[in-house]
Amino acid sequence: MEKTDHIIALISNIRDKSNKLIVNELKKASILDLAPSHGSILQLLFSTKESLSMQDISIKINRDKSTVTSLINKLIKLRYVEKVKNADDNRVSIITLTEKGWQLKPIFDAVSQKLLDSIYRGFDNDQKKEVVDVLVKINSNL
Amino acid sequence: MEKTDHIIALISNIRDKSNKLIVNELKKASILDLAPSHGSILQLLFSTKESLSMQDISIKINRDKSTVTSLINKLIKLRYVEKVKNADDNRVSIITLTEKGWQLKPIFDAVSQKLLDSIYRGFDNDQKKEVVDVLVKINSNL
DNA sequence: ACAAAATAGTTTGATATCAAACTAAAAAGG
DNA sequence: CCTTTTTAGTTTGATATCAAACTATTTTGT
Repeated sequence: MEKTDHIIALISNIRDKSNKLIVNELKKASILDLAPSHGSILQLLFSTKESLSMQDISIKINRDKSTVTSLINKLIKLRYVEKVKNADDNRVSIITLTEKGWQLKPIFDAVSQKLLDSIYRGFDNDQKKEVVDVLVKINSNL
Repeated sequence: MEKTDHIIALISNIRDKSNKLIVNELKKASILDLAPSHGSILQLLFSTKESLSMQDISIKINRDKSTVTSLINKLIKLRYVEKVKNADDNRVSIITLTEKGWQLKPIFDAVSQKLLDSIYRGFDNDQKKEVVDVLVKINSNL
């Protein structure tokens, strides 16, 4: 390659293609009404022992709190999660997975694995570490 | 670093922060009604000698043709571009910059430069090439 | 030469997203 | 205590985005 100015376009394209792969794989698993951001929330819930508030989720998935409200509303409507008020502080809502939500875990694990396999095709472990390190650096530069 | 599984989140964050930086810099230049995608179109037009159809733009900026219709409609309303039908093939529309559109070039050039300076802070030329190469590889893996 | 297929672009409808204004509850501070 | 400020979350309004259906041209195949 010659120029290095199209890095933003590259990153944008990678993100778009990753999201399309996720949506596509979910479709294959007959999950038609969830977007990648819903997946981010679910995987956060799968992997977090402590209880998570709306704000926790907002910070962790890097989305505005009002966006999280609407994402969670959808997950509630689909009965994947539940929302209960924190007794100690009534401003805070705690989000928990339902049984139906937990059933999605293997599907999302498989989708994640498929995406990582695609992205890292032809990379050994050191190369993976290198690319993540450099992306961490860019991320902290911004 | 430990894990390399959060690469998608990293890429997503970098994209979001880049877009925020762009919107912010445009705001400083009193440009309040353009999103990064409008900037992609304008910069494509700045840098392309040949005439560009709606489809050309759709392919180059990697957005659905219907998205391009609405992005171009906004640019037309703001008088930054014009749309004329191709005489040889009446299905095709050709998009050209107006005088007012060309006036945005220095602003967008400066914004791009600022973004690249941020992203690449602490990188030498070889490191820039390396990261672009690896992103190109990931992009083609998807 | 004409019917069928392909192509370029628009319209329509749905949704994720953000920012700003708002509501309600808790904390701070005099 | 009681007022002020901060904090958590929702509502509202705007917009970029996509996919699917549609319209209008051009191309193709027989």
